[in-house]
Amino acid sequence: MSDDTPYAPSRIRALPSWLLGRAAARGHRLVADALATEGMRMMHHAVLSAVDELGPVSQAELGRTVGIDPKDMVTLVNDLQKDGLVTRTPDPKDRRKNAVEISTAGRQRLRRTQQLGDQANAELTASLTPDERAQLITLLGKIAVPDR
Amino acid sequence: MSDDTPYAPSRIRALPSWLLGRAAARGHRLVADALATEGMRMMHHAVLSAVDELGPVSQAELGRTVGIDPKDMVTLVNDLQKDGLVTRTPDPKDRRKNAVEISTAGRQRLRRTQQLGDQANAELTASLTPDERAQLITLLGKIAVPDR
DNA sequence: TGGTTATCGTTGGGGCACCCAATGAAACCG
DNA sequence: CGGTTTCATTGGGTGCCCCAACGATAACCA
Repeated sequence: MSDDTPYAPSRIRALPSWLLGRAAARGHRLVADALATEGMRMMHHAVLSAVDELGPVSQAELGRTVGIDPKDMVTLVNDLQKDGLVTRTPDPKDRRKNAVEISTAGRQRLRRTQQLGDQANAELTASLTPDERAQLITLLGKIAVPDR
Repeated sequence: MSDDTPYAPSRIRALPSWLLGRAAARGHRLVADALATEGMRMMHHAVLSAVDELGPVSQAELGRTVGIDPKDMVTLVNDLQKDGLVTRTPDPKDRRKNAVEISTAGRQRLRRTQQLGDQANAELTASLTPDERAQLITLLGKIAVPDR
């Protein structure tokens, strides 16, 4: 069911960059569709998850950790705050910063979105054995790091 | 070298979908920058390469093969035609179709962009052994095929 | 044969991830 | 203290991906 396709008369398809783009697009589609049932997008979930793990944290640090532009972080936190999933309070220690913290509702939402994300990723890697999945994660980890 | 990084206190980073997005973004950046020196983008190169391999071909079939929306294909072929890299002639057999064919200039351009693409992919996978690179390509091939 | 159905190129519109520059306020540091 | 840096925010921009519609043409089929 996977080897009879008139697949591709194209040199392009052997390039990691091309395959990565395709695989990423499919992964994004799966995860986005899953998270949409909770009214969230990938970035929302990523930020919410980071806030949960980091505790009260500034937007700038969030951006650095998750790899999101400060500009987009503003919008993201706005959305999360509007839905009551995180709180944004001025940091008394440093009045430039916002202390972003997850709320109870945020924790509940996070539990569901994590499950949805895991399911979507399971579907994404459904054609892989557990070993292969682990290999893929390791390999991707090596090339995904732009560094800094 | 991989376990001391203040890496990420984030569950997200272990998800294939997230890693794929990150790796794809880096790959896209590398390839796009390389192709930009020839005034082309990834899609241009992909289409040009497909035209070269498929011979005279309709835009619809090109779109199906490379996985590009017909709408975007119009723009892409417009660009390539404007630069004299492909010819677009009405198909006498089927007057709905355009027969897209690569030109001599297109072949020359393609040779350069292929080299640039290969270099960028080499840089992308620089931290991988040849074996690992082959593994990655195999694994990606398994999950990249979404649908059609 | 004639009517329906499907395909092709094209136009129009939209969403999302990613990225850069600039600004005022505040903190840091020598 | 004065210069530099950081922070949140605003503004703008690009590239890839997807959907809907339409006139022209071809294929299908009853």
